Amino acid sequence: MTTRRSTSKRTAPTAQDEYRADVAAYVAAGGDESVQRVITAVHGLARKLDQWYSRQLADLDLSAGEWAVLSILARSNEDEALTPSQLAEATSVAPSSMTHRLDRMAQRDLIARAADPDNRTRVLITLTDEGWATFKAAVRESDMVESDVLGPLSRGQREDLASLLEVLIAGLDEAPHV
Amino acid sequence: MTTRRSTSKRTAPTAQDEYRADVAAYVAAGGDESVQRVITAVHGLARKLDQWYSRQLADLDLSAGEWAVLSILARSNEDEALTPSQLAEATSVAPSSMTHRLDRMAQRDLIARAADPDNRTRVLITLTDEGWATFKAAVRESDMVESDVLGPLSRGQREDLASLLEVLIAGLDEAPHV
DNA sequence: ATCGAAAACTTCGATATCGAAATCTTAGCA
DNA sequence: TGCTAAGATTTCGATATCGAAGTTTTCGAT
Repeated sequence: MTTRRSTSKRTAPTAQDEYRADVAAYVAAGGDESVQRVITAVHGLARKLDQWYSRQLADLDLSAGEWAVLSILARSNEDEALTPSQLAEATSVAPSSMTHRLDRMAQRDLIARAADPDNRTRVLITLTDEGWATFKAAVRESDMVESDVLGPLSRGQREDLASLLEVLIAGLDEAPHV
Repeated sequence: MTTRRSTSKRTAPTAQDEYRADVAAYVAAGGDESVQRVITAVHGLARKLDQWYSRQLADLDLSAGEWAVLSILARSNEDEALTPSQLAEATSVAPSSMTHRLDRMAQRDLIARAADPDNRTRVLITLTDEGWATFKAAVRESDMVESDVLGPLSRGQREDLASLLEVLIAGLDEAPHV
C-alpha cells in the first residue's frame, strides 16, 4: 500500500491520493463508506476552490471574509439592505468582527452605512458602485477557475450532479441539528 | 419574486432559498449556470457542514484548525510522521501559526513532537493515544450529522453522486492553476 | 405615560494568525 | 576540509477575531 517515499522532493501527493486516504481513514474510524465518500469529496472540493479563490481575491485586495460580505450584499441588495448582525450571522463571524470588517470596507468605499429610518438601532449596509464593480470582477475571475474544475463533466453530468446536490441542500432545512 | 418580508421575526430564509438566490446572482453577474449550480451547492453544503462540525468539536474543546491537524495525522500516521511545515501546507495556514497550534495541542497531550533522526532540522509530529481517542470520538459524532445530511439519498444515488465528485477530484490534479 | 427588559451596534481586553526576520542544520562545491 | 546557499522551525511585531461589557433605542406591561 505504501506507494510513496516522501523523504525527498516527492512531497506532492495528488488530490486523488489524499481523497482516497481520507475516506479510508474515516471508514476505519467507524464512518459509513457511502457517507464518507460524498462528504470527503465535497470538503476536498470546497477546500481546493477556497485556495484558488483566496489567491484570486488577493489580486483584488480582498480577504475571503470581505468577499463573503460582498457576495451576500450583491445577491440581496435589490430588494432590501442588510444589517451588520445579519451579515455576521450569514458569514459565521462575531458581530464585533463584522464591525471592524465593515470599517475597513467602508474606508475603501466598497460598502456604505446608512441609518435605518424605521429603527434607529439598526444600521443598513449597501454596496457602492465600487463594491458592485469589484463583485463582478471577482465573479468573472472565479468563473474561469470553476469552469476548469467542471471541465471533465459533460453538460448532462453537470445537471445530474447539480440535481443530486440540490436534494441535499433542500434536506438541510429539515435537519434537526440547528 | 419577493417572497419574504424580513423586517420582523422572519429572519430565517431556508438553505434552499439562499442557494437559489446565490446561483441567480452569480449567473446574473456573468457566470455559467451549469457551473454555478454545482459550485454553489458544493460551497453551501461545505459551509453548513462546517457550522455543525465546529459546534460538535466545541464539545471536545477542539477548534476547526486543531481538528484538521488531528485528522491529517490520523490518516498518515501509520506509514510516516509529518512535519510542521507539511501540516501547515495541508491545512492552509502559515508555518508560524502551526508552531503555536502544535504548542497548544502538545500541552493538551494530543500530539507529540520528536526530533527527526535523519535530519535534525526537522520535527516529527505524531498522534498520542489521547489524540487518537479524540479523533475517533469526533468521527463518530460527525458521522451522525453526515448520515442525516445524506439521508434523502438512496444508496444508489450516493454512489452516483460520489462517482461524479470523484471525477472532479481526479481532475484537480490536472488543473493548471497551481 | 413610565419603567424595565430586550435588541443592535460598538468598544475593550485577550488570543490567534500572519509575514518577515532570526537561528540552526544540511547539502553542494571548490 | 571549509564555505556558501538552501531548508525547517521558531521568534517577533502587527493585525484580525472573539466574547463580554457598555451604550443607545425600541417594545411591552403596568
